Order: sequence, then structure tokens, then C-alpha cells
Amino acid sequence: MTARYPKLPRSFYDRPTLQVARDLVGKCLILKIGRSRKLARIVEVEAYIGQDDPACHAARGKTRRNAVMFGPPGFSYVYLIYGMYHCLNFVSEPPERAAAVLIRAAEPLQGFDRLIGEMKRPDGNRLMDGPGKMCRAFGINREHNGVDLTGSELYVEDRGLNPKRIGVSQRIGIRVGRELPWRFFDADSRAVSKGKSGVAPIRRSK
DNA sequence: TGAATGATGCGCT
DNA sequence: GCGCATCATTCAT
Repeated sequence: MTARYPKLPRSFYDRPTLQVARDLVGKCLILKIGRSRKLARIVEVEAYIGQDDPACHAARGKTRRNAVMFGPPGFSYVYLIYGMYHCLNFVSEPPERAAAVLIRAAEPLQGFDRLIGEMKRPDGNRLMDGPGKMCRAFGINREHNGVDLTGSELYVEDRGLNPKRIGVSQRIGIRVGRELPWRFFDADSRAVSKGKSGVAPIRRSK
């Protein structure tokens, strides 16, 4: 079976982070697991942008944990939070500007039937409505840190599932940099984590 | 339906 | 030690 949909190239990630974040809404995240694959439509993201953003892990300089953010765009940045959850990010912009997009929620498209069936109250929209839950459903952990998104293990495809409307709001769960409206989500998806109305939704520009 | 809270590991001061 | 880009559960309204 040949690829029918274009994989996002490095040039996609090598752009201003707010554009990358916005354009990721509606794209499809794919993780290859052996001979099968898991596939989900991204419906919510947040931008974390370099030194000027106090909420960004890169704001206080390079460390072992955040090192990948200081590298080239188009790589994954995965870290452990609250001792038990993982968060998946895509590195954006050139190395001089350590930035990334946090993938916060997704709609299951393929490979999640079993997990949905195991839910107390089976509902695909609730399986990955948060960054920790999404990583758990995909099985993403720190072994997926620093993966090249132009490779064949973990990548993103454009399947033409663009959102009709993109909502914008403040970012969730942070204590600093709260005022910045750097969260983007599919305003018509029921799989976003919370604040489904947010700031007034705006129309997609492209 | 919403607020409060505990779980749990690790990076950083 | 403290705080964290979270979540499930409990308890109150």
C-alpha cells in the first residue's frame, strides 16, 4: 500500500510557531507500532515559544530535558509531567529560537477500537481529550523523545480534514504566561479538552 | 456541574 | 524540597 496522503515535510515545522500550531489543527498524527499503526486527527494544540515565553520549558536555557527544542525543527519533544503523564510536542522554528507545539487532543481514526471499548463509558471523543490521555492512548513515552517527524515511525499527514472554524484561547494549566492566546482548537470538535468556546472562534485563513 | 484533592517521578534551585 | 504544559475521583451544591 502506497502513501496516499502527503507527510508534513520539515519545512512545515520550520516556520513561526503560531502558524505551525494553527496549521496542525485538523492534521493526522500517525504512530507506527510493528506492522500496525495508530492514527488520530489533531484537534487541539498550544504554542510554547522560546525565551520570551515564561511558560516555555526553553525559557531558562538549555538542559538535558529540553535539549531537543534547541535543535532543528520537525522533531518530537516528549517529557514526563506530574510523575505519570507524558506530553507530546513538535519542535518548530530554527535552533536559535527554541520553540514547540504541544499536541493536546485528538479524535481517534484508526487503531483505537479496543481502547475505546475498554472505556467505562465508550466514547471516542473522550479517549484523547487531553495531552496526558492522548499520549497514554498512543503509548507515547520518553522513548519517543527526539524522533524525526520526517521519518516513518512518528509523523503527521495532511488528509484534508481541515476544521471549519479554529478557536483561540489562553493556554491551559500554566501559571505564568497565562495571558497569551496561544491555544488553538477545532471549534466544532467534541474531542477538545475543555473551554470549548474559548475566545470567539475565528475563521481559518488558508 | 463544579471545586478540591491525591497520585507520582523528576528536573531544577 | 518544590513545583509541574495532568487526570480521575471524591465531595459539595
